[in-house]
Amino acid sequence: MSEEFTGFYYHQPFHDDLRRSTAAANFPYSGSTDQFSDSLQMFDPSPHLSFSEILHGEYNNALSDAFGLSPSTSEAFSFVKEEQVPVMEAVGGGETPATPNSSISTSSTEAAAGGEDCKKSKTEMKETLEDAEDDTSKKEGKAKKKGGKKQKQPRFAFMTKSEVDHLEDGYRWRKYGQKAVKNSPYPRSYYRCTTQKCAVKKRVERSFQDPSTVITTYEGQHNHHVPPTLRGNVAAGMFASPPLIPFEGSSFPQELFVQMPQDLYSYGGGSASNVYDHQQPLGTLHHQQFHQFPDYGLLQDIIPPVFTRQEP
DNA sequence: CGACTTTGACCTGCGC
DNA sequence: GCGCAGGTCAAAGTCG
Ligand SMILES: [Zn+2]
Repeated sequence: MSEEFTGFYYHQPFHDDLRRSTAAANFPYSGSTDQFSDSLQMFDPSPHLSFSEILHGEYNNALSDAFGLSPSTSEAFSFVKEEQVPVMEAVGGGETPATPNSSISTSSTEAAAGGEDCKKSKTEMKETLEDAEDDTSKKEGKAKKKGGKKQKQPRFAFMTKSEVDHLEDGYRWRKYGQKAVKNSPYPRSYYRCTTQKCAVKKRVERSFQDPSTVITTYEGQHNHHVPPTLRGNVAAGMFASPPLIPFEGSSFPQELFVQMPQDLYSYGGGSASNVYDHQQPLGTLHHQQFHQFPDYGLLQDIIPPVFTRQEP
């Protein structure tokens, strides 16, 4: 289960201490807590990068360019704690009032989710940059044949404190499966973007020790705009995230921390650029010693202070 | 009636 | 090779 690499999106609009404690409290995942503390301490908050951007793959560019990470092999993990506080209708609007608002967050590692059972030391997986080719052989029939290599797309994990599973993120999803998760009393649901031509998938599950926390993992990037019906509804652009601080842990190749202040949620609209188009070569991979991000200057350079992206 | 959820079967990778 | 666990399919059911 443990994946190759997990990035963390650290969302903590409040205080440092809180952030730290929250993280600790929220991460019972035994085993890899060591590097966690370290990472957290060195975490350095920064500017903003819209959530939309991330979802649209902008983050890929940023990451890759800035840290030389491979979009195909990296996974971002963020923790967004949405409290049921009657905050402004930042996200409320719409059909599902269930969508929470305020957020606090923490980082987490899905890789260490093993916990107590048979958590064997994960062997460091070798990251091979897979080609951008999306030879998606449609598995129409039942007997799926030759799948060859499983195409693993970049994944973004978000931990959201919410009572409801169905978090609105601006897109339409169709549930296509549900499975029980080992070591967890809560099931995991599988969703797929209903828009045809869009193969984005989403995985939702509750934290095994924090029933109020929902872990949403996005896979792939949307190549279309947000459905008008849901436009300006929720998270379409409510999150913003700053730069990332790459970090090398004991077990993990690297970890990224990002802060996503939801204060400035501005709808970025749908930037449906083909991320697949700009598949940047990670030539800087061997130079991953930028622990201390100079500033978001770099990112800023790559991406406007605040998602200023627009559709061509 | 269309869009979506439910649910068990099925497929596949991986460890033993 | 077998069994487990994660992931997916698709038929049937539900909802608006
Ligand atoms: Zn989509």
